[in-house]
Amino acid sequence: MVWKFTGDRPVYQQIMTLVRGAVLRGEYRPGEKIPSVRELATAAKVNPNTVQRALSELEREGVLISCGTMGRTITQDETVMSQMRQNIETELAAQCAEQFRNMGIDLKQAAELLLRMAEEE
Amino acid sequence: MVWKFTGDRPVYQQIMTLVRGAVLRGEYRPGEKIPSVRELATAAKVNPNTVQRALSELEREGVLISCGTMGRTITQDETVMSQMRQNIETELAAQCAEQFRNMGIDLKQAAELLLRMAEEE
Amino acid sequence: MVWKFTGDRPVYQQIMTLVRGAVLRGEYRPGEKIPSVRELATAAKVNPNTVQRALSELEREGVLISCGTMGRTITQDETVMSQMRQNIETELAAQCAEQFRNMGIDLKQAAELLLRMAEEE
Amino acid sequence: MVWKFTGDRPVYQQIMTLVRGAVLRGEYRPGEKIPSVRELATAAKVNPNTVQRALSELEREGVLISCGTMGRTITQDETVMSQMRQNIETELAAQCAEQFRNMGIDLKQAAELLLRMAEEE
DNA sequence: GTGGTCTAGACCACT
DNA sequence: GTGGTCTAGACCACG
Repeated sequence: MVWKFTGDRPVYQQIMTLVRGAVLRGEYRPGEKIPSVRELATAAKVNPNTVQRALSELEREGVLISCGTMGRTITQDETVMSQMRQNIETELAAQCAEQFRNMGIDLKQAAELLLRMAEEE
Repeated sequence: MVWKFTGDRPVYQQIMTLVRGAVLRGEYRPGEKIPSVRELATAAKVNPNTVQRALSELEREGVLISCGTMGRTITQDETVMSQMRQNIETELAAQCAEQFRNMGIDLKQAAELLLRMAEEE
Repeated sequence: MVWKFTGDRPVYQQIMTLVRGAVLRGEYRPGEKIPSVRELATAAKVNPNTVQRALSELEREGVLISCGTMGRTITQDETVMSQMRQNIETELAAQCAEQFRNMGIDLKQAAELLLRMAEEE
Repeated sequence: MVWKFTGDRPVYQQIMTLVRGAVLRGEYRPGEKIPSVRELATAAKVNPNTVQRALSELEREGVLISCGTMGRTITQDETVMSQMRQNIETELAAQCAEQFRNMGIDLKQAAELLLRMAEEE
């Protein structure tokens, strides 16, 4: 996991994105325990409160499950997971689409570019 | 044109991107005069020197042509234009691809998402 | 019996309330012996002196009868019992009434809510 | 508005309850602006961050509407308001019911006590 | 050791 | 002046 932040969005939101990514990539698996607030804060060189807020929000979303004093685990609820995956897909796609449009690039052409990159791998 | 900057990259580079976008979108047309450094600086609420640097770099790339004391115009050189277009395409595609991969999303699926968005328009 | 205390009132008063509740619910019956100060203190994870004070006060009220070295029993005096019952009823009702009023809820409506809950049981 | 807190629940939750109460009592009216975070914090002798959290949560519930840098107002959405009113009614009723039951008092009798208090007013 | 809450004080963007 | 975010450091309850 790469901990690097930009100044254009709240850090706690960027942490949320990073964690969601780790889950979707399968780096953190459903039912698995994630590192403690303090560990993450140390790794990210960020105040524990900031991590705390990020994880609380993810809990509210149902992505993380609080085990009280036993830490937090990734949800095993398939509904929540696919919901999140879908949200992120559309959100990301919309972001990219806007960037392409801003550069006057047709979305069909953009899609082809991505396909070509997919084949090159 | 929307002038808004984030703190994670030098402002002059962000201005370059904005101008390139305006050219590619056809907002600025080949051979056309672009606003003066001062006008742009005022509009962007930025120090004129910053705009100056951005435009100089674009000149070096051949995108802008200096007309001495008569301001700057967009190049009419097709080679330069298509070069820039291609650079931006691949750069943007690479960026998006990385984001999708970070979220564990297959590039082929990402391409489909963009296609779907293209059709919805 | 659930032993849990809040920080907003003296613990000995909270113990008194708990004991009174146990009597009124019929958990402790008139004439019956109640557990020793030490037993209660252990169960409640509280200093024996605190329990001692609570029980002394209840003795003063006539709810508990000291049997000297033989422990304490619940009073069999019907007058005392009904007196206590009535005190608690009005006190509790007043407390609830204030809360409802604080939330802008009419007492008649509140009474109906309680009735509905009574029927649901 | 009386600002007094007990140690048995988070202060920010108690603030939420107080604000909700003020709304339901009609002390704050729909569409009306509420005092700023800093004003409330001063009045309640509490850290601004604590008030901030309470108001943010109420915003999330839809009770408060953020007007950006123009402060916050009470929602005018009837649905949200009646929803909140109902939640509080049932919650409060449940709390009272438990207390009465703990004291071995029948809920029907409790309802009568409240009715009597209603008539006395 | 865990999460959760609170305080104190700072900085930012917006208008 | 407003809300929003972040840091630093402290305390608590729970096992």
